[in-house]
Amino acid sequence: MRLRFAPSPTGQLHVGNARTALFNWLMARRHGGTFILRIEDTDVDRSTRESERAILEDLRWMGLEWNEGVEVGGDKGPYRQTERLDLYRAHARELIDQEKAYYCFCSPETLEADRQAALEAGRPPMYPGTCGRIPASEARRRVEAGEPAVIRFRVPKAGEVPFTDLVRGPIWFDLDVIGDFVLVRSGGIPAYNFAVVVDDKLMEITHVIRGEDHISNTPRQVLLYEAFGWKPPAFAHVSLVMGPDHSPLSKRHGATSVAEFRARGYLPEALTNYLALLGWSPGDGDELLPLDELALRFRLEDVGHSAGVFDVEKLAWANRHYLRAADPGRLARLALPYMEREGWLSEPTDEDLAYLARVVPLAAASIDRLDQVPARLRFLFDYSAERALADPTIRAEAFEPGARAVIVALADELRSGDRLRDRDAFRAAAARVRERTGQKGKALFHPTRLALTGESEGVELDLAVPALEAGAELKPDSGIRRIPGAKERAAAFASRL
RNA sequence: GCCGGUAUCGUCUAGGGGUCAGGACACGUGGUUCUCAGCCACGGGACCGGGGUUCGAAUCCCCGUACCGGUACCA
Repeated sequence: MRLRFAPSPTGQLHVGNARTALFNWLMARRHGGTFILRIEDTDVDRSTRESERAILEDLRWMGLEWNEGVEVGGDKGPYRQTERLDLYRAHARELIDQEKAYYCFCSPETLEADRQAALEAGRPPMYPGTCGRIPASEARRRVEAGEPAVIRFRVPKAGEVPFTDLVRGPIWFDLDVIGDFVLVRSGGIPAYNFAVVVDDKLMEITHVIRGEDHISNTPRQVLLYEAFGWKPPAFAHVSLVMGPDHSPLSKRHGATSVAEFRARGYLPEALTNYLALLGWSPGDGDELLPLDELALRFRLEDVGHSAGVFDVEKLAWANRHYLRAADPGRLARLALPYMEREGWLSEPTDEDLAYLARVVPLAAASIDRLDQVPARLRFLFDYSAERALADPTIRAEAFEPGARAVIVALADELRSGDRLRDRDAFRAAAARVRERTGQKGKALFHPTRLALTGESEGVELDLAVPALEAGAELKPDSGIRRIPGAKERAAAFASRL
């Protein structure tokens, strides 16, 4: 079984295309097949190497490695269409020689006029076949004389083209709605329908899984397979991805590309998991399935027929799940850029990284995305009693007599004691404050939170306090901005009451 | 216009001639004796419309409607 993903390098990898790539990859994985990456860059005006590079990077980030194709090679290459021009030329010649295709000299203006006329007459607009009646010898003369021409396929005049779609079942198209379409453009660059057929055949693709926008291209391609005497691959068309308003997902809906989701701090396993669930279901209730588990269960028959609305909330849910399951060291590494952006650290030492690996998971337990790490960890790296008390709400809470007593007692308690290095030490200190003030529960902990973190909500104090104490003990060569300890914080806060 | 595809809670879906139409995300309420998140419990919420076939239709058939795609020298 050989499958391929064949993006056009004309922009970022869209989540809809990423999903198509994923389905191809899963299918190959499931059946021990080969996954091939081909670049369809025949739109030379819009294709760029930069886009190609970005798409490859996104695919790798998602974990969708390919066995054959661009950058990895293989014996069915080259894998970039603009490097296969001679192949298309030879195959076009073959069809010309058999008069299954012909040169067309019609000007774009004539074509457009015909199209309009057909539209107004209520007929399907399609090429009338004018140049198909030019004798081959004359056509050849004109081409050799340098007259610009495209090569068109001579579509049989009557009948129908049936094909079986692996997700939708049998589909038919009447031939009388298909005009003689262009195989090779006047510049010698092949048109999509021709290039795909030649490539899929030569690369021995057995299953074509692609977006449903290609469903009406399929009969044209089947016709070409027949003209060459080739057996068509199996086709499977998956539905498109929509925005919340049920229109095609676009920038105005927010993030649409894999790169954007990565930049916001979604984990690749969350994206692939979510994308697989969009239009596919394992049947039982299981939904949280990492990539290899998906590969074990994926079946084309279980792919839905209808378009799916991209739901960021559900993606976030999956991301939260994987964020909590992720390795601490990996989390720290991934969160680094967001914290560097805040100016909290630079050139971290090994000790710093170990500290971050301890602290980032605390944040990861309650956020949707990695770009929310700074907000969650600000209490560590950017504590300021003065700024906290400038907030009217916090100020009011801190000045409430009971709260104020707690904070003053806390500062006093911490002045002479040891660092609160673990949960028990913190709880013991809190218990002593409780005894001195008679405050307990919320009345005890909330003021404590205010004084020690400068915030009214955040990480559990049991964890936050030991974390900040550990931060205060980082060595002088640390790349992390200095973190004040609990004693210091309580004193600073209390002195302003 | 023509051709093709699609239609179950707001969203993703399971199911499919007789079911209390199930699950997940989101939402609401309560609990978890600091907060947010999480977790637990409970709750509201769907078979596009109209005909037909049938004892019985969400399920099968027909006709509509809506949405999506195509109708390119773009893929």
